[in-house]
Amino acid sequence: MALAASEKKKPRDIAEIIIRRLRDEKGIIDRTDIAGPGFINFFLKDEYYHKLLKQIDKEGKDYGRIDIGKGEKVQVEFVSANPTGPLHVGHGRGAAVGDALSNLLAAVGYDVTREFYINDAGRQVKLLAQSVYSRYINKPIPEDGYQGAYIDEISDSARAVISGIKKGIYSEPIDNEGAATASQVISLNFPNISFEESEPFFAWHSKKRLLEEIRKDLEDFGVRFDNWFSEQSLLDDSSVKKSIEELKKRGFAYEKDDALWLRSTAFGDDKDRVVIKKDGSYTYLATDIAYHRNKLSRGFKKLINIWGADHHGYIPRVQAVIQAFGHPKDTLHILLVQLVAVLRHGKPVPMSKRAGDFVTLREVIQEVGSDAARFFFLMRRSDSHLDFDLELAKKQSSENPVYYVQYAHARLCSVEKQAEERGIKMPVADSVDFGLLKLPEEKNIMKQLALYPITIEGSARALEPHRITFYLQNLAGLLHNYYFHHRIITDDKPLTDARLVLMKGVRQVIKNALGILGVSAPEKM
RNA sequence: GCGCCUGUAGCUCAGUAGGAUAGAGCAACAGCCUUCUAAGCUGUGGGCCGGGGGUUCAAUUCCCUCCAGGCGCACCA
Repeated sequence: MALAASEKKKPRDIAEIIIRRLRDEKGIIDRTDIAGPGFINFFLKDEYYHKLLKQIDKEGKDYGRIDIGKGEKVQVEFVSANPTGPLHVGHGRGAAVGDALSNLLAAVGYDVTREFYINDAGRQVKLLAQSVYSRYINKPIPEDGYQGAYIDEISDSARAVISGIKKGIYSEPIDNEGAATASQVISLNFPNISFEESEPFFAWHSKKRLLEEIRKDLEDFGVRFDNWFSEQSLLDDSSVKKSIEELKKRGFAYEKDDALWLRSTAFGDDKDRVVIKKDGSYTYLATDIAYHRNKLSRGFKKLINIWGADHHGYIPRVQAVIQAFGHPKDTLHILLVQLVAVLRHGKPVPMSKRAGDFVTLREVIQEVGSDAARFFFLMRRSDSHLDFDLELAKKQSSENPVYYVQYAHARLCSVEKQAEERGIKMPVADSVDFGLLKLPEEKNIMKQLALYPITIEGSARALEPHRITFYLQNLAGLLHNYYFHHRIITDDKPLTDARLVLMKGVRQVIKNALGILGVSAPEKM
């Protein structure tokens, strides 16, 4: 149809020519026909699907793995929360998306590094320290400080650490930075101490506590990072300074009005951006310049940043940074994750970090479980709005799609167990007569299994892991339907064998796909 | 004011390198458990794909415009 205009022929005639010239080298096409305005339908031979079942059986957990990445190094940076409070549901969504995407890219042959950028420099950490300090000396938290029970907890633990250090029984392992802080603590006269004097201690302690908590939350959510990258380290090792020097050399940084600017307009940004302020301090962009330069220097061919959608205005300047360092714009992909609206009993839960009133990732994991939470976060395109109803996600019922899929897997495990108990061994795929699988339902299932690698590939290319949740729901639907209407274990041995291998394939694919999402595939429910 | 995202069934959302009769889940209604797990299955109803224009043989998909919602527009992070 696309050729009709240029070829000046009717679409149906062109279709006929294509079919006539078609060479089926692998001999997998059964027949073709021309439909509607000029579509060509290909019907594949049953043998194609039979081979597929053998392939799935043989490849097992590797079925669906392909190699479009060719071992290329990719970095996925996600969550990257300020260590100024516990992770909330929005971070959870970013974590689920980032982790699933990393799994996905690894499955298609990329060498993936997961990284958490710790925003541990600047004003936010100072505010955190100030908030904890205020609680420590029993004064009200400054208006723009952080509120919430966790501030009290950190303040209490600070108290314990101080007295521990004073008594010389500091039990926690102290890192280099902490050792310095410990000697500082001894020299200070707690609790009658000014914030200025004690800021290094409170900043260190608060940051440490929160990072531990963040790390634990993520681990309980099944997310592990290969690298935790500290923003502060870029200042400490003068990377920021060097990066800015390099930009100057390259002609993309200049001085104006006593400030230093990035010439981001050279790459399509609305205006140039300040890197060093009039007062000599750095903007957030300065560390980001150094950070992205660092990423590039580590040899990543592709960088993926997962950001909250509220940061979208920041995209052009970071893209500009990439280009200013001489790399193509599409080296960096920025995925926006819409913030999550949390509902409880259908009513929105107000979220404000400052007021300390927000639903944490931990609460969500505890309430609905890691599997349900991850699946929910991955059910929609990451840049679409997500309503997360805690009561709904908690329900262990059909309203909860994750159970629908997991149940399909558990059911099949149960069938295999049942077969085993009846003394039927799982047949060898090569010795099975798949020609016995004649039911339309069986054909549909085989087609869906054949679609799995394509789904993975498309999902990876588009950086859209949510497609896998849809695939899974479809496959589980076909399975449940088939299971209800037909028996797998029958008196007919050859048929039973064929069906067992088919079911094993379904189970394998469900397991593989859930694995990419980071959701468990239970054998019993 | 400028920019980005979103608008598809009652609800929550898939579907776009333009293509056949637009899909799923939930909710609603009516049914199905002596049989491998009923966290399941079957059936029914439900849509001017936000409005209007344009390009095209063909538009949910591309362009323009308007409306509605969200988010950005710092020498904050």
